Amino acid sequence: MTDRNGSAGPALRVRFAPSPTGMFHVGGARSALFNWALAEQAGGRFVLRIEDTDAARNRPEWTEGIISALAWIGVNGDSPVFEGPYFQSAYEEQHRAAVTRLLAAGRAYHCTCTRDDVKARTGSQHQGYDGHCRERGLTEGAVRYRTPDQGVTVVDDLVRGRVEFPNDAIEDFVVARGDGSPLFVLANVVDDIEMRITHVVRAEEHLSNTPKQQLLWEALGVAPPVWAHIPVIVNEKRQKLSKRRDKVALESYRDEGYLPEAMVNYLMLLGWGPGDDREIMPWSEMMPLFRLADVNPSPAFFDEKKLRAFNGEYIRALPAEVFAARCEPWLEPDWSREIFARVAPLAQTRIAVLSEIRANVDFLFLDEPVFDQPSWDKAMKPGAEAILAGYLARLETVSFDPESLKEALTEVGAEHGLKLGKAQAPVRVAITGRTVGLPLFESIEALGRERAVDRLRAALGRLAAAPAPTG
RNA sequence: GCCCCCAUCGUCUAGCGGCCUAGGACACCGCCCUUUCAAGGCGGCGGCACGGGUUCGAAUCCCGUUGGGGGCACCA
Repeated sequence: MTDRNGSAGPALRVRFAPSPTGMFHVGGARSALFNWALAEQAGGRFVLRIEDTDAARNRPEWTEGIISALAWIGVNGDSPVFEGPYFQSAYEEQHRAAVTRLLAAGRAYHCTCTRDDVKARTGSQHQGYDGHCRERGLTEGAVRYRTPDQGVTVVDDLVRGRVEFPNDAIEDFVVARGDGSPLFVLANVVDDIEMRITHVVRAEEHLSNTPKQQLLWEALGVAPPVWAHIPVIVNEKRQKLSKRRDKVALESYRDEGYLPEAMVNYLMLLGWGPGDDREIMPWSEMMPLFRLADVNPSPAFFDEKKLRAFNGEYIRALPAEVFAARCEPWLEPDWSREIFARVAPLAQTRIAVLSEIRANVDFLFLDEPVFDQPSWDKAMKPGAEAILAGYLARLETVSFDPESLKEALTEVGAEHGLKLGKAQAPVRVAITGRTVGLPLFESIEALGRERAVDRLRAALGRLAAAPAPTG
């Protein structure tokens, strides 16, 4: 019996096989998550294999980046489900042995043709290899796998169903270079066999390679794994997310203050849904619900707006103390944590990513607020001076609590025919430097009487130096 | 050029032949609440790409068209 994931039970082994050639990609993160869900729910294993065989493009720090990014989204060695990391470069001996076996069995042959040779014979660079060296009995050169000339290779894919590839369209592909070093298509298969992988769940871009790999599995005498090709993630122009033009690094989202739980939740929803009308759902509930057969085969757009909305939801759901603690990386060491803790709950409903915390609270800790010029111009209209002066006078004696502070401003506003909504604008800018922000009176309270008074004076001074344009 | 995949609101999706006058979420637009901004509440806008079949009945099945996308290295 197999279930809807094509699993035969507890022996399920999936793998995630990134190559360390750059920042860790959100698409990779989603693939990892899908695999992780499968492994966890089946009590199987998630094998991390670093495909580091392209020495020219690999850098050790990228490997570290992959491991820490995976850990950030909860995929790490703390779980018994996790296995590895293994490094593909450590398996070269097995790869070479496989090439030798293929050669010995007559499933592969040596070839000395160059690209140009093939092109010259076929007249096209898109024709593929023409089989020129098939029967030449060469003993050196690159090694090509002898693909069937007729019939079709059928890939059974859990997401896409039955996919047929005409064999005459599958060229005799190279499995090892002229110097004997194995190529990805071969190494990948040998490693999967070696690591007893039962399910290969990866991005759709690998679908075209799959018939070749399946042929290799069979030639090596092993039944192919269950295949599942999940859709690629695309940008607003519906192209595959690219490291060059799109914001794809998981690290950059982490550094902006996206919560891993929100990222995980959002990523899982790209190409899959729990089936009911719920979207915000913790991993613990989502994981057991995940089914490969339910994965939507069409590409999904990575919508940062929606991610932000999710992140906001997760931020708001945090207990106040936890929220304050999570903001820590975005605060300066010398900012008073006591004062911050008082205003943090006010900021919690106002930010969607943690990095935004700074602009909400910095005025409390700086000698003078960072004045946003447009805000200043907008708030310091004629009449602002009178409000500022009037409120300044009261600030020196008023009882220093939000309610009293509010009453005082309401009265000052009334004296000048302004409602509180209008009257608070110049005061807010004088105090915080901005036109929008945390509730004003709580902010003033947290600032303290002395500093609040200083700020109103300073603002009045600025106004005197550069009066608001009349009219 | 060749091979392959895909196609429900702008976006992510629910739907797997009748429960659909197509549901939810994000975005957007109103209203309420309100010291700004958020948050919250209420409401609105908006979609089965097109054409043929199959069927008593199709968003759901089949074929075609169109439109997107992915892959075609002695890279991974």
